Amino acid sequence: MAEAHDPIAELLIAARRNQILDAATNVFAEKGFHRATIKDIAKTAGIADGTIYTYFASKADLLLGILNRLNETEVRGQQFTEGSERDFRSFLVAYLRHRMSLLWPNAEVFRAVLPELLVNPHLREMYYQQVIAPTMLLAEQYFQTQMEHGYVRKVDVSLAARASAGMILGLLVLQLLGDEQVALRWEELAEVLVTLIFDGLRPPSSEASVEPQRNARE
Amino acid sequence: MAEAHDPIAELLIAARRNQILDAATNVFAEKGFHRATIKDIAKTAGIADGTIYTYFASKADLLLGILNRLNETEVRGQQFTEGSERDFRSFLVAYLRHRMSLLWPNAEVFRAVLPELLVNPHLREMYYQQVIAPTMLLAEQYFQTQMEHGYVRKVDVSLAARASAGMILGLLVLQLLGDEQVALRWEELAEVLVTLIFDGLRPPSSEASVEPQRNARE
Amino acid sequence: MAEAHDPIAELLIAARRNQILDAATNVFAEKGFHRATIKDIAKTAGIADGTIYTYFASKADLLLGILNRLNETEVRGQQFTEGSERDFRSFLVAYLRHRMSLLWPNAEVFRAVLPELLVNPHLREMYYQQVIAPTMLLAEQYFQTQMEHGYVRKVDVSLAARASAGMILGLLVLQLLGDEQVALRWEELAEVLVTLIFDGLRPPSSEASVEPQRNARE
Amino acid sequence: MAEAHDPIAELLIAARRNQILDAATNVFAEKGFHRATIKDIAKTAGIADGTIYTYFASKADLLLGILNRLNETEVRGQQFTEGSERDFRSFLVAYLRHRMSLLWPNAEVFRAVLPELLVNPHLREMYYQQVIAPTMLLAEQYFQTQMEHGYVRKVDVSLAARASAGMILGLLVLQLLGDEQVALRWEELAEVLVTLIFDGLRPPSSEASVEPQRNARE
DNA sequence: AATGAATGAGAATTCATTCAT
DNA sequence: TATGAATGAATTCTCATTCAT
Repeated sequence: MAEAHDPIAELLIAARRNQILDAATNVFAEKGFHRATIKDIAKTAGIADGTIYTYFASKADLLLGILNRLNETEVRGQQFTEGSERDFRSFLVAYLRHRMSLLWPNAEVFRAVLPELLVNPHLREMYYQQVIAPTMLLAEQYFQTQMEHGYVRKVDVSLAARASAGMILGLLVLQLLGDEQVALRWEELAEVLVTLIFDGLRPPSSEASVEPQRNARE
Repeated sequence: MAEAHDPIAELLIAARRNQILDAATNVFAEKGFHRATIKDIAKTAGIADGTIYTYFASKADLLLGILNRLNETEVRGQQFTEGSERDFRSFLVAYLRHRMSLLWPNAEVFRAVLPELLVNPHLREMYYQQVIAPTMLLAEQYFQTQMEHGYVRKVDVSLAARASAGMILGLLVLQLLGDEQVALRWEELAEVLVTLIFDGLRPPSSEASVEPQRNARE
Repeated sequence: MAEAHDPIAELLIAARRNQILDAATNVFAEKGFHRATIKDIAKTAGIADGTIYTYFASKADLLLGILNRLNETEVRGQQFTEGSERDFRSFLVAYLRHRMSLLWPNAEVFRAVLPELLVNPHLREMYYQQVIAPTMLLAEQYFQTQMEHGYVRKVDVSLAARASAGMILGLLVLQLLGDEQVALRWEELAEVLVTLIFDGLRPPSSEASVEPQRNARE
Repeated sequence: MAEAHDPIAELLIAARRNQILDAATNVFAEKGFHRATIKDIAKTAGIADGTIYTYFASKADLLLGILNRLNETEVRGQQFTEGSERDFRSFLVAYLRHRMSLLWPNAEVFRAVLPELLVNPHLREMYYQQVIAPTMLLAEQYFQTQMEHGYVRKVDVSLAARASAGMILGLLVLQLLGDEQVALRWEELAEVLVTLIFDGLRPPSSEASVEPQRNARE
């Protein structure tokens, strides 16, 4: 299956694999995993059907390949750098914007893999263990630290992490379902999200009795 | 295709349709739309393959049927009743819990339809127009009203609505991807969500004392 | 299968059979035997699918039914009445016109049955024995008689009968294949046919002068 | 669908197509288009079911393929060469015998295609335009020329052409319907046909003596 | 007798995968 | 390695026929 120890050959192999995965991603996103045919993918990649099987064991293996490439990107982007309380809000905005800038252009990749992820237990488990669980852990730990420092309100970190991540995920799905606001205005979205989950919707004054507060954006 | 004007026959037809849709939902959820076969569905429903075609024009039509049944449930649940400022928070909690109580038990229905929704433009458009767009509109109007009454902070209603709905949707998807926290602790989730989006993560004291509100983005 | 000895019931049964055969003829002619469905035929006849099976054993039996009705018409029309030499030509014209007037309006019945006749050995055998063979025999005998009286040239009666009958059959098929001349001008056709097969294409003067008549095989 | 510009590959493709069409012709002729299954045809051709679809888009496309191969044979055979009056009769005999020698061995091909031709408007139209109409035109022109030279009696060329061609077609159909005379004695048939349509059935003496020639229509 | 829903065998077609070249 | 024709299992859908009402 096209392994090599010659470094030049290895490079060629990696390039060919990527070429095929690019094609597969596009075709899966456009037609869905099942309606996409190996012929489609081969044609898109500009190679013969059979050649795909030199680099991947099966059609399902293409999906794994896409998922694995995604992982690398994902994981690399997961540094929650420390942010002091003072600019925590700004950090959040920047962080969300950064995450979304990584995610949104890859939306179509999600369209390609999500359907199968939802329905294929093996793939799902793999993705959960390799991507979702670590992400949640990181987010939980971060919230925990912030909470301990008194930078954020007390809250169930496990659920808060899921709620926050879920919001991003949900917005992505909303976009994939055809929502144009989410698709077009994602740069503004970060700010709104922070207003929601950091400032809260409660009007600044209302808490007044409890605590004085004023407003985000207008 | 099994239409009738005799009311008794109509009842039988409706019952048979539901029987088939139930089976289809289960099988789609378990195997995904494409891996599910008509034979599977028929067997699950306890009828012959051909009988399905007396009630539905095609396999894809089954998906539409499921979607349409879902609509009815959805739409019926969409009343945002007024809530005064004083108990707005409680209203939110109750509302979210209600929505989730409707959604969570139907999670598997979403697993059945979401993959095709993501990948089938026709279905997607239909679902967007019939379910998502009206939901967003309602949410926007509600936020708008609340904002005008000063019950909530000023915020872009369109994006806020999407963020809120997206959070629910994202949590549902997270659950479908195998997250057990979201699946098991959904009753607590409502409270956490409200803490996040109504109270905000910002600690009660911080806003007033620590820094005079500068507004985000310029 | 709807037999009865009560004469009134028998009449009803015959009527219902004819109603169904009419419908079947139309639908077979329009769609061909195989593309025609029992549902089509039932709908055309204005009855329920199942009812057809009260009167006919199977779909193929409908074809037999059509063929049998056709036989009756055919056979009844087969009287070759004597015609003296003097008006033999006129007789031929009248006879051909008569045959065609019976056949042409039933062209669509032929479209319904001919395809199956060509391809179904059982049906074909039955039709040959019951319709074609007797027709040929009659024609042969007639030619024979005419020949013996010296009213027509000496010719192989068997082949001449086939050639004559084949001409009619061929013209019918030509019409069914879409030829509009044959369809529209069939009343003139009889005259032309007689000019061809009775007078011959040879110009009137040529035969006498050019060559003494040798007879066609014996 | 198996196109190639490499001439060797092209040869292989043409051979495979012919192999499949041969099988299809046999199976269609034996069972009729609808009762013939792709499995039958594949088995007869000695290949796998799916392979047929590498060369033909559908079962109906096989019929088109058969028809097109037929066209080539047909068209090639259509030369009406000039024949002087003296040997016009001989020419006719030779020509008819030639036509029949082309047609009769292909009778089973007609059994394969005629049923669908009769019942499938699209196919029928195509066949009429590509085969029947040109044939009729040629025959008409030929008759016209002969008439102008005084070699044949005055007659409506359009209908005469149809009658002549119809005679051949009808005899072919008669053979397909099981007539053995037509099948076995086709070499004698040519002579009889010419006796009929050139000499005419009218006994040699009768025309001159009994009545002055009235001409058929003008 | 009439109905028409239910049945399930059967057919066309698709497409992942193999393998000879 | 690359190719793409060949394979045949698997799937959707159709429809003649049955039978309970």
